[in-house]
Amino acid sequence: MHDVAKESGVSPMTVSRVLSGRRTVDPQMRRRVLAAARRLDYVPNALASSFSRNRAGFIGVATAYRDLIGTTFFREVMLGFQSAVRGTELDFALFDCTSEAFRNPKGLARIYRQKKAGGLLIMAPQMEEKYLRTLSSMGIAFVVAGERVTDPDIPSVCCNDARGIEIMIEHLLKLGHRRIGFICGPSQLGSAQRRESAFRKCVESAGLALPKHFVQPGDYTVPKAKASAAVMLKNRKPPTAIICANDQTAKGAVLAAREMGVRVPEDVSIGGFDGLLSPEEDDVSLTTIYQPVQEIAALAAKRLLDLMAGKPVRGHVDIDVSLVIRETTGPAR
Amino acid sequence: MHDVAKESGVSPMTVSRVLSGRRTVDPQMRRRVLAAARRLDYVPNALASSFSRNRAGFIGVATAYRDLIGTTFFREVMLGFQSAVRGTELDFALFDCTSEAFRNPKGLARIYRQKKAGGLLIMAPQMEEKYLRTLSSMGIAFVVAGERVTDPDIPSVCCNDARGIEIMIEHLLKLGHRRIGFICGPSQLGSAQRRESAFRKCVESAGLALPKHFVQPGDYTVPKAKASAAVMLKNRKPPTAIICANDQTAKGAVLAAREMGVRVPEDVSIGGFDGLLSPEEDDVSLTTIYQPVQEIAALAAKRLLDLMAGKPVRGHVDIDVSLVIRETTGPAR
DNA sequence: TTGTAGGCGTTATCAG
DNA sequence: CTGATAACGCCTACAA
Repeated sequence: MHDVAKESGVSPMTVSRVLSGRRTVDPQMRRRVLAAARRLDYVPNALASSFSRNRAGFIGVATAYRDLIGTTFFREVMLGFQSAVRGTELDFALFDCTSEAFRNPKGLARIYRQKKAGGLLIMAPQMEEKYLRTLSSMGIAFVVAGERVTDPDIPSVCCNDARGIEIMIEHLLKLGHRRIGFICGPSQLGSAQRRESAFRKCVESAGLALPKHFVQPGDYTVPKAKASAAVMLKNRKPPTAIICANDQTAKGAVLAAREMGVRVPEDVSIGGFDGLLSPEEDDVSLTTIYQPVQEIAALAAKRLLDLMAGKPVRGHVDIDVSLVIRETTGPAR
Repeated sequence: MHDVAKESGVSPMTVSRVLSGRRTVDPQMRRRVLAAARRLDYVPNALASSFSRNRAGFIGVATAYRDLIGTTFFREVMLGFQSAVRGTELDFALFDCTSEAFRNPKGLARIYRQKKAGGLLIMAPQMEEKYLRTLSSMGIAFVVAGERVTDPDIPSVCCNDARGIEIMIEHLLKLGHRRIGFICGPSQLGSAQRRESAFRKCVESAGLALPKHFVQPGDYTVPKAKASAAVMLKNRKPPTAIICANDQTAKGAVLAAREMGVRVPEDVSIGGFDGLLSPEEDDVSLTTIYQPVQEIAALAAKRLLDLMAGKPVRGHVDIDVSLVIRETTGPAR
């Protein structure tokens, strides 16, 4: 930097100001400095900058590594983060949060306190609020993405799960279905809980019957869903429609129906949730509730950026979902 | 740190040595320092440390973002990296390399020169060697994962694609197949090139006929593979077996066959490559060549760690693949 | 708008 | 094995 200063005949401070671009500098000087920097092939030392400003140039993405990476959901989230962070000088660091970190607030806190990250984007489908409150009380800048946190002090962004289920049920009611079943997600996940309770509520307010076998367990995976769907369909009073807690589950239900010779949607309608499966890739063209994951992630990242910039950011934001009608739902028999 | 030093009655330097753990310290002092650090709830400042050592505590993962993220392959790679880096003080930073960075060596070089990363793990299926050589000549510490680089100065790790194809062909020959077709991958990818040329070589040395329609284009996706498989199977002289450049392609081929009423494996055997699709999730139980992606990634990361530690690391390393026999291959008709 | 002075927290170096 | 000293390169704060 000093060299650039000498080369362009100004003080190092001016060079700093030009290159960090966060202060007004005389345009002519700016040009001179930029030219000199280019001539000398000068690259600012991000380490020194971070050190001096006492803030890392990273946004830490904290997530349960194993489970999420490699899912389309994760991909969309990352692309959303990316779009929000683009143009910033910030980068992502994906932290290994498999084990410790998500059990003990200190794990994540350390990442922050060590200044390895200037802020945290947390994707923690099953993280306890108490944990988050601890984190919050430590003065850590973070936003939760893909989960709904009720504590108004903790900013979070996710889709409106309840509304999604509502829309799906409306769709099925319009098609004449009165016997609607549900395959749940893993009960420890917030999204699964919200979807199931929304289902129960809607069914009740629509005045539909809900025999016990109409609600089956699931874990957001195909194999488990196949088993659960089979149970429902083999019953002598099967539902005419099954809403599934996510698309993997719906895929499993469709495969189970196919294997049993039950036609979809003629004999049974099947609705999914997420909208991230590609019909082209997956041999299953699901009617589903689409949640704009990229949008959710981008907003979460944007809110984090605001937070890091000192702006006040509070509370939960719901993002709207929408119904995508494809080939697995049709009129009730 | 000074506080910890005072608290434990030693010099800051000793504290530094204890906490960074890279120098021998009297065990008694070590205990004293550790105790004091805990009492004061001291967390070392990673920023200052990086600055002082002039080296970032990050390994940069540089990859064509959009295409890879969210694939099982990517997941396995990250898990592999993780296992190698575990126990180190290092973290990953996943860099946005969609656009610029992979066209111009300066893009990646900047990441390194800015000290945002102490080393780079590059997943670049279609990166030109010239580019890599430039990077190398800039003195950047990097290892290429999942691609084979011929330049001996550039360390890389990937699976032995040619051997995989060879094994698959041996398997099919044993089953009595003499009419074997191939669906290619995207021609710009090294892996696709290697797999195709290995196929051609093996077919030739086995003395098999290879009519033109036995080799069809593909792009590692299901839809394209479906089309290509259909072309082959509709021909009046179809192959009795089709080797596919990857599992997605094989999945497409299986789906195409199913749709045409061609039985797999009774009428046609189909072999994949990668071994990352789960038969449980995917409704297709492929015979395939398994490449241990985690192992590949872990070795790449380990080599990078060595490189960063100043050890000499050179050349390409091939990792063995293996045949996984499932349900899509059988005796030739 | 520009320049000067000083300090950020750690570690390399070298002497003891 | 331990301690003193200096330096890393940038930025904040203040002065001009």
